[in-house]
Amino acid sequence: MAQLLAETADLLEIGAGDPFRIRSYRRAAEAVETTTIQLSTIAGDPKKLQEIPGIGKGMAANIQEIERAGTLPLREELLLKYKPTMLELLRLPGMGPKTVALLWDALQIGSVEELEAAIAAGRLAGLPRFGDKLVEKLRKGIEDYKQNSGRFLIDDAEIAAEKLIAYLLELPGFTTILPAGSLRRGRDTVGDLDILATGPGCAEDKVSAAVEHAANYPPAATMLAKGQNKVSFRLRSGLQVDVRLLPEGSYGAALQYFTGSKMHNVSVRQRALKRGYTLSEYALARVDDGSFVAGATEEEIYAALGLDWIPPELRENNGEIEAAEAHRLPILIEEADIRGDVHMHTHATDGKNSILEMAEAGIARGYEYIAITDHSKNLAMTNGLDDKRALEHVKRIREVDAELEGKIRVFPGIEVDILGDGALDLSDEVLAQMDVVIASVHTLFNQPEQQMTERVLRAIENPYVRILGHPTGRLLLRREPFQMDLTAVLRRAAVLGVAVEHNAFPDRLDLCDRDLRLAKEMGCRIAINTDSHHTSHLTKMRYGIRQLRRAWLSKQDVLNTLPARKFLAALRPRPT
DNA sequence: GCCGTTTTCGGCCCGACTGTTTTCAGTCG
Repeated sequence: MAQLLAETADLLEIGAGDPFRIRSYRRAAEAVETTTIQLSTIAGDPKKLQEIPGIGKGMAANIQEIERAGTLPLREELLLKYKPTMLELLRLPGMGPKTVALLWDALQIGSVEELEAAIAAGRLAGLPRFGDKLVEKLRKGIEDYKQNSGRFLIDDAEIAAEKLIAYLLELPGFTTILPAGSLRRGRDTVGDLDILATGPGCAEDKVSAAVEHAANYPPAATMLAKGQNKVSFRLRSGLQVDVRLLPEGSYGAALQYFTGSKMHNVSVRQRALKRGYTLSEYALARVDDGSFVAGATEEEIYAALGLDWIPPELRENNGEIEAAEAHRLPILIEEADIRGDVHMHTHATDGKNSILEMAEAGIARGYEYIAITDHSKNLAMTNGLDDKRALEHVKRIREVDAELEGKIRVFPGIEVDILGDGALDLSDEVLAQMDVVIASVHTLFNQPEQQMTERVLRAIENPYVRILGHPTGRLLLRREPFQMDLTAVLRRAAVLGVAVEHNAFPDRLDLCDRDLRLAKEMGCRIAINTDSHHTSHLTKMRYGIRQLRRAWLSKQDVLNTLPARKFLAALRPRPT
């Protein structure tokens, strides 16, 4: 529902519709996405629908129509005028609704493929605003887009996996059901979903009932294959799902095989051969007589090969096999190690909840502390705080902190913007009142490399800056490659004692295990934060933790595993 | 298209930056 509303907003924007009407559709999409109310249960009641902020008379009717017909008349109407593939064009960096409309009007370009061809043929020359730089930017954007299209963000895949597993478990007879593949390895994106199930109900004489059950999964949109012990289908989102039902004796071998990665498996199999074994998805067996050695669990397979069990996140053939042999695998950080989340927003700026609500969400997660770090004034769109409002906000945060004494600590903080000359947009006097000052690179993303590096380096020289915000990775979609001399910045941050933030939002993860390893090498202290704009966003921490695990990080490498008092003491000391 | 109210319609988050211009449109957060 949210997607249909958001797409309608995009199409209206390409058609240069009323910007306020467009915003209404965006707001409604957001409201539908974040509401905790099960919309299908109140879809028949327009009054109830209109109680949701952002949903009025018109949107209530739209929601009812989507619920009834699965689509939206306005969207259908717009799609007669514009092609659905134009929505993909909007995902390219530097591409907005005006440019999409221009390409369509002038050259009938309505898809990424058509744009690619037009660039190759030099057909864009002469179009207003299309100089060499913009064309090159789009060319690179297309290259990037093609690498990631057809893949799904890990959180979407995980939610789909959890729902499917809950459904499968309704049939008795399963003992273990796990996702394998890149989801289990904690990659940023997954191509398809591999679900592996076992238990007495998967034994040879009983498996057909389990196959039927899996094939009857209601959200399955297209059935692709139904075999003896495997069911494949595609969900409405386009995500392909393979469910494999395995006898208990070979479950570990299958899990190992389907978890991958390919390179890891090649190495493990070579190692098996050297020892006179052969490893397949069914079992580890002797080469000479084919007799069974191991297969029920991954642990027994790795052990038979002289290896400690290797966490899936490390299975990339990056030295994990050698480390497992030497019993030197790191003890990876876990979600339970995190004691605080020190980057979040409230409705003072662009967050959706109050200070108290965010704090209560922190308590519910068992945190010992959080920091409220709303935006500063430069981010005008979010109603960012100026000096005066920032001080008032600090006062309110301290009041909530006092109110919740004994339950959680609430630190006052700010996510402060770096201006064009490397200065910060709030005064030092105000920053001095904050426990957590995050200087964020988020508005510098589109700048030339050297300029961006200089600005960030200058910004962290400000003695009140304690955390550098968002320097690792980059947004997965609609984002140019990261343009900053990260090595230079991390080296300076380490010297200054400025902690480096890793952002735990799933759509912001890409290549950041590489960046995180670099940060560790440089001696940086790392904090992992969700940048939550809603109480529900606090759960996103799990995806960031996976990222840290992929970078081989332990609890000791991460700052916010410390208890509250030690955490503050571990931050860069403030000038007295 | 939503909201709040003045109950009938006006207001709705805005500033920096880039690449193209030669004064600004478009994108971004």
